[in-house]
Amino acid sequence: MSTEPTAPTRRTELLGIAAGLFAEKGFKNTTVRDIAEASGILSGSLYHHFDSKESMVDEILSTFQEELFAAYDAVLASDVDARTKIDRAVRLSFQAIDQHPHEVAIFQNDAGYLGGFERFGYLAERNAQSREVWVSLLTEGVRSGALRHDLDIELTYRFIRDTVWVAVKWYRPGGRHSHVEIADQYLTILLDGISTDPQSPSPRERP
Amino acid sequence: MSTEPTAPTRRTELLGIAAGLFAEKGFKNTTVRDIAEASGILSGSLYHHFDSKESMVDEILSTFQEELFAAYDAVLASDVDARTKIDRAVRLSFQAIDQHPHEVAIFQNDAGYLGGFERFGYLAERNAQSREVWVSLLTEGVRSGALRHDLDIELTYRFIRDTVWVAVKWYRPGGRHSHVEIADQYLTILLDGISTDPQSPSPRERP
DNA sequence: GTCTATATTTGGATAGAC
DNA sequence: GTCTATCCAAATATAGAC
Repeated sequence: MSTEPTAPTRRTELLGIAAGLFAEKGFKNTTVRDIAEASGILSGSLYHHFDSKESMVDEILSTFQEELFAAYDAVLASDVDARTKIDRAVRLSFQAIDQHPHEVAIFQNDAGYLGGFERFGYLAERNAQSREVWVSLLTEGVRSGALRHDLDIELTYRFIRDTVWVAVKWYRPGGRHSHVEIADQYLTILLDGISTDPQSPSPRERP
Repeated sequence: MSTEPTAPTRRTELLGIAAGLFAEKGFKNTTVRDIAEASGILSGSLYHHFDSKESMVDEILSTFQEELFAAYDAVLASDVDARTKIDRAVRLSFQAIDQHPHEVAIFQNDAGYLGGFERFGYLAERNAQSREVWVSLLTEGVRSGALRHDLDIELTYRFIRDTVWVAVKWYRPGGRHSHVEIADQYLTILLDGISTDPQSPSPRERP
């Protein structure tokens, strides 16, 4: 009994190809014929593996999210201070973009539309779960004094969530910057800002 | 000869309805029948006003972008320091989200797909233009000493661009926060960060 | 597991009456 | 400016042979 990455089955191989197309062109703009052609087979053959186009995205997204949220849970449960947890959660996210760019892109672009169907109700649940993770991290950060006391937690959560994931729009694995470098830069901006000068009327605390 | 806002023609009224649907569900997920129904007419009647569904988004996007970039140009040309220009450009963007949420959403969600067609080549041009605006502002900011000298300009540009526009996903005109408040919060985070503590190994300059 | 052939549905678009 | 009626293309999905 081993947990090593097994050789990709035909099924997972096809899912990977579909994910690439969904990510690139969007779910609705990708036809089953596109997927079949990219896989070197005909559209009818796809239905030997999957019920429908919908069930393909479904499997792509749910598999990815399971993995992702397990990782967040591990960060939340870890025994380090709030700032370190935030650091890790951010790095984890950029790492996810690096390792699963297609899945992240599909979620970013199509979750809004797909979420409208019962079948994809779990997308909204996962969204709520993500909010809980970040709000609790930020709240802990403010309480412990690591973060500015005047932060609007809700607003800051949205900024972080969106600004991290939106990087999937331009980040390319193997490109000029590694995901670690990007996380470094992002954390620097997020924590310290881009300015040399502290704001004149800033209510910033320095002990 | 007046430039006052004229009463909406039937044409602009229909475009507004279409924009709302495109923004909410995506261009491809919105059918001509959807637009017609929301307008209280039948699908065939739409073709009295427009050539095609494509020409509808085209008009929505190009009209908006013309207005937006005129505003950016005004900021660029204004006679103030770099930091103030950046401040104004950011505020301008949040204001655009406030005043044209549908147009911004459509651009965010569908520009990637639409940009693949010749007809929408101007989307890529506008993107390049936007990059020039921000890169020149940031470069000026670093040179003048207002911004940290170790900034990766290209990366910072992408962060700002994406993080500003992505707000359209959750911002609701007339909601809990005004676009001005959101711009305030965002600029504080962008310029000064969310941390109380300056980073230990941060190469931050303070004269 | 893939192909051939085809059923079925959906959606963009048109023509002409009112 | 809208409706009725309809065409046509595209796309999802199915059935059975190989």
